[in-house]
Amino acid sequence: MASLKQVAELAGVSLMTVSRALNNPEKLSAKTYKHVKKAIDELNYVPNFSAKNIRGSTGKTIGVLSLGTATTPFSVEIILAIEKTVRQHGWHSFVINTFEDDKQEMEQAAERLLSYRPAGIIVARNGLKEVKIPQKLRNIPMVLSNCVTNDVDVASYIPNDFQGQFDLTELLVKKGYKKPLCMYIPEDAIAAKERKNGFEKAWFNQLSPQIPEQHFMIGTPHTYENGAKPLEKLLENNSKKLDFDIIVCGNDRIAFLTYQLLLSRGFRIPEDVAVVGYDNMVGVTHLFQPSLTTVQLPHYEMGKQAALHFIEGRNSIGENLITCPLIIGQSC
Amino acid sequence: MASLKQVAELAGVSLMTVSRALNNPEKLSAKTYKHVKKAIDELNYVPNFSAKNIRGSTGKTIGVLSLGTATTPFSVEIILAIEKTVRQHGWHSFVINTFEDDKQEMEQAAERLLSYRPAGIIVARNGLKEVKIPQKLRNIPMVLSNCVTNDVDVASYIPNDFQGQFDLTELLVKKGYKKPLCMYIPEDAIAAKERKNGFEKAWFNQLSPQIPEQHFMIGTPHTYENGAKPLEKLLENNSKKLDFDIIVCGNDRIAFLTYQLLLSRGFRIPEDVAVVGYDNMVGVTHLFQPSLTTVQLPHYEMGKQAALHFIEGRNSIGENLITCPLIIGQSC
DNA sequence: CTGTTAGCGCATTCAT
DNA sequence: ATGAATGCGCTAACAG
Repeated sequence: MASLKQVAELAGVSLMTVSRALNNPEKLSAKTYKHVKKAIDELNYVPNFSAKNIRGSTGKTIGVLSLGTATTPFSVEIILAIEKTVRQHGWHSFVINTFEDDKQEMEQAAERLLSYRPAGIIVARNGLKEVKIPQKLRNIPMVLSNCVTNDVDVASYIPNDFQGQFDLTELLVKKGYKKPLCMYIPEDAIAAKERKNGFEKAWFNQLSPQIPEQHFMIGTPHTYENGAKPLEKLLENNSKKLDFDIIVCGNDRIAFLTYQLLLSRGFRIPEDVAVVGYDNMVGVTHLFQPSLTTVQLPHYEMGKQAALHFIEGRNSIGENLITCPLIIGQSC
Repeated sequence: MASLKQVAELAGVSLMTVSRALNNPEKLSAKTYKHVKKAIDELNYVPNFSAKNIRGSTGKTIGVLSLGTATTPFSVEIILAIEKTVRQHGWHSFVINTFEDDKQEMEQAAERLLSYRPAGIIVARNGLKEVKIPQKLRNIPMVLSNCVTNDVDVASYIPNDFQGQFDLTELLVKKGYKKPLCMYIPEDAIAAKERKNGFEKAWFNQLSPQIPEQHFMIGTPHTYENGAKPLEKLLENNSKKLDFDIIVCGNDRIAFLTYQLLLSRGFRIPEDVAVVGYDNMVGVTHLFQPSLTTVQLPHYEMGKQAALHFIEGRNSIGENLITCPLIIGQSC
């Protein structure tokens, strides 16, 4: 690979002239620029990032600590958004993937992160959760994307789960549904509480008397393989007539299970019972038949805003709630 | 961030002693090592990657050009495997995500890749396909993961789709299925041909006479939203009795559409008709009810082998077929 | 407008 | 066993 020096030699000029041709072309006379440019193209010269970066770390590199991306790959969009955003502003980014439960891995990840001397670090997570920040990272400028922490005072960009569920529920009320069955995600999830509040706030506003007792239920944790179990039990008791007209699923995976369960028992969606989800999983949710009404987790926006936090030099601290847009389908 | 120099000053030794403490501790006396180590810990010193990399590029850094990851995020595993593998061997990697259809982006991606002066480049893709290699990258050592190319002579690590579909089909024959309905992925996909061959080879081996004419069909491209249309048409004509006992889906997304279609028409899986898929999409496939029998795309292994290609200094060229393991569920 | 000097953080080489 | 000198590719600061 060619270096500045080689380009300079080929062009018969000094190092600095080539450097300027690359970074401040306006400081060169038109003809020397043209001359140097020719040499650059001829040698296929590309600046050496490491060499640039070594000098006083210009502060245009962002390190990304990506946690648990493997288990739910729907959050790649966060990473993609970061990369695209920094690129647009002439910054750089690099990603370290790891898993939070492995403490040793976390330590190593922190070291690798620091070895790039980033101006700041974005900690991103596949699903909203509280994260522990490695000790070594606590002195570096940091911002959180799709996670929160108690270890340091930082800004975080997280989904507005309350608003998302609220908007969805308002739609349901407007459409005239009266008897909801809610299968929330596990209680310990941060999003669970917000969404539950969002639902109840929107629902009680209009329909406080009509809430059936069983409207509130909890799905099972982690893999969600048993996410529709509550529904299954209800169907066992009364397999013909449903005691609810709308099933509010804690996420699209629960909705996925719910669809199969309902369809296999001969219920039509939405004629016999409507279904809504949450997440809008890229690559999957658009395959629901009928198309699923759901709420989109703003992965892209969370990544973008986290990146802009550094690029624009924002100094804020605390939670920034990102709107979750409604995705309207045929399932309600 | 502390530098070698600062550590040296704190420890009252020269730069080199600190450098050796990090890279060749055995060359130091036990007591100076201990002394220096203390200073290193005290300052939370982490070596500067750029500074290391600047010197003659030791050749332990791999650049990854990841194509189209956003559209089907199931391939994160490739990236993860690469990162994990290089790390285990003391190498480094960095990833540039881009989209092949944007030619300008590809050029820029190539430049950014080169700016890190990698010892080699892995080109990875979300789905198996032929890729164009940017001109600037054609002189760098390269290996392909889940893609192939005609532009350069390189090694590629791709799924053995023939073997995968062959093994699956053998299982079906063994189980006694007689009348298959195949809904392949679009013909222009490389995998389509291999899988079709795999199916036919395994099926004709045993059951050549009994192949019904309609066993061969093609799904629709890209989003797969219409992937089960052929089945839908068949059901319109004859909605009561099925003329097939096993539906072979080109991938798990088609299988999901098929599930919904069958269940909504009152057919039971696998009692009335069995279903099998292909891909084993991480985070999704395990939610099928009943659990889906499918074939796993070896994303992790493709990434790992591509990384090892450089790490072990393999010199081979051409296609390396990675086994696709059978995932046996309750759907057949 | 262009060139020279110096130094970023580190490891290779050679000395002690 | 430890240190000093040198240079990797590049740019900020100064000189001309």
